[in-house]
Amino acid sequence: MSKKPNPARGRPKTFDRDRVLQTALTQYWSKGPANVSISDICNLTGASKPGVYREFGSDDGLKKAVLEVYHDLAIQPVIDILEKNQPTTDAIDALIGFMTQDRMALDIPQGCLFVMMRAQSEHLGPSTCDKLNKVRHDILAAYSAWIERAKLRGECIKIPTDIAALLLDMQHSGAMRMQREGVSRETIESVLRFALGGLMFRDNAIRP
Amino acid sequence: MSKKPNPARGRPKTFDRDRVLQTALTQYWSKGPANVSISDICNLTGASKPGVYREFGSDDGLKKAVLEVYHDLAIQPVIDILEKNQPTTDAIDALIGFMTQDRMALDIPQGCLFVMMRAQSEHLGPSTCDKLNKVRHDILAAYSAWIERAKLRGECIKIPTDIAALLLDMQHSGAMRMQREGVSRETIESVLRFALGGLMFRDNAIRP
DNA sequence: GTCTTTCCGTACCTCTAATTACATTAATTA
DNA sequence: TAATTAATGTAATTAGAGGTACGGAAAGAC
Repeated sequence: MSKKPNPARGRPKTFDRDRVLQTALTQYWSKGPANVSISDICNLTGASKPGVYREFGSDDGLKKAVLEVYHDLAIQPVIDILEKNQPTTDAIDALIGFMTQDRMALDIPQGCLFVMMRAQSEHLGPSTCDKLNKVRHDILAAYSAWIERAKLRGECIKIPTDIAALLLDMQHSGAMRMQREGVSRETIESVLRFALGGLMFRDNAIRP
Repeated sequence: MSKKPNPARGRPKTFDRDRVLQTALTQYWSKGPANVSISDICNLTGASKPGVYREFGSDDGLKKAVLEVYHDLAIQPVIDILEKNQPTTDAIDALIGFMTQDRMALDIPQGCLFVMMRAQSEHLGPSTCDKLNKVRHDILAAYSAWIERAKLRGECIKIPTDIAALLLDMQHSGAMRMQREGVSRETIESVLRFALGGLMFRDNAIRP
C-alpha cells in the first residue's frame, strides 16, 4: 500500500487527470452530462481516448469522478453553511446568497450539475447513480440536522424534519432549474425568500 | 382548405397515428424522452420508420406532437383547477390531489413528461422546445391569474404575482421529480401541504 | 547497448440512432 | 383492363457514440 510519488521506472506519465476532470466538469455542467461525449473531452484536452479509459475505466467512471469533484466544489459549501452554527435567518441568507451568486460574473456555468444528473439519472451508469444517491443522502442529512437545531432554538415552524429536508431540497433544485432556464438572479432570490422564509415563524407576513 | 375525410383515392391509409402517439407518450413518460428511439416506438406499434417520418417529419416533430397530447392530458387539468372559481384552500386541495394521485393504481407513469422535457431541453429539437416554452408560459399565466383572484379575495399573502407563479411552478416540478425518485405519495403530499400552505394566511402555524 | 517496465496514442471495432431511396401495393377512375 | 393516385415497408445510408487491439515510445536497470 501507499502511493508511488516517483516510481521512477518506465515511461513517465503525461496524462493530465486534473485537466480532463476540470474540462469534463465544465462541459457537463454547462451543456448537460448527456450532451458531452468522451471524444469531445478528448478534443478539448488533447488527451487520447484510451488514456481516458485507462484512467477512469468508462464513461460511467468519468462521470462519477466528475461528480466527486463537483461535490467538493458546489455541494460541500452548502453543507458547510448548514453545519455552521448560526441563527436560522443568517443561514437562510447564506444559502440564498450561495444559490444566487452571479454565475456569469464568476464565470461559472448556470444551474447545478447534481440537479441535472438527477434529472437524467436514467442514462447514467450505475456507479454515477450510486454516487448520486450518496450525495443526495448526505444533503438530506445535512438539511435534517440543520432543521433539528433550528427547532431546538425555537426558530422553526412545526414541521416533520424529513418533510422539511425534502422541502429544502426541492427549493434548491427548483432554484437551480430556474437559473438554467434564464430566470433573473433577483427573481430567483425573491422566490427563495418566500419559499424558505415560510419555514421560520414569520414576522414578515404582513396582512395588507 | 378542409380535411379529406374520405379522399377515396389511392391506397388507403393504414398508419395508426393515435397508436403511435399513445405509445410514444407512454414510453417517453415512463422512460424519459431521451431514452426512447423511433425504432423502439416502431417495434412497439408495428409501424414502419418511414411511416413515422411521413407522419411527423422528424424525431422533433414526434416529440412535439406527443407534448401536445400530454398537454391535453395532464397540463390542462391543472389549468382547469386554477380557472375554476373556488376558495383558495379548495383549489390547493385539488392541486395537491391531482399531483399526488396514486399513479401506480391508475396505471399512469410516475412524474411529469413536461417537467422531464424541461430538464432535458438541451437535446430536444427546436419545435419541441418552442412548444415547451409555450406550455410553460400558459401555466405561469394560469398561476398568475389564480393568484390575482386569490389576492382580490384577500386569501393570499402579500407576494408579487410573478414570484408566486414561479414558486408554484417550482413546487409542481419538485413534486413531480420526487415522484419519479420514488418518494411516497404521503410524503409528497405533506411537503406540498407546507409548500403551498405558505401562500395563504396561516392559521395552521401553531407555535409549540 | 539491450532489457524491462510503464505509459502512450493511432486506427480500428461495434452498436445504435436518425433519416431516406426506392420499389411495391392497393385503392379509384377511365 | 390499364392508368392514376396515394399510400406502404425493406433495406440501405450516415453519423456519432462507447470502447479496445496493438504496436510503439520513454524511462530506469543491467
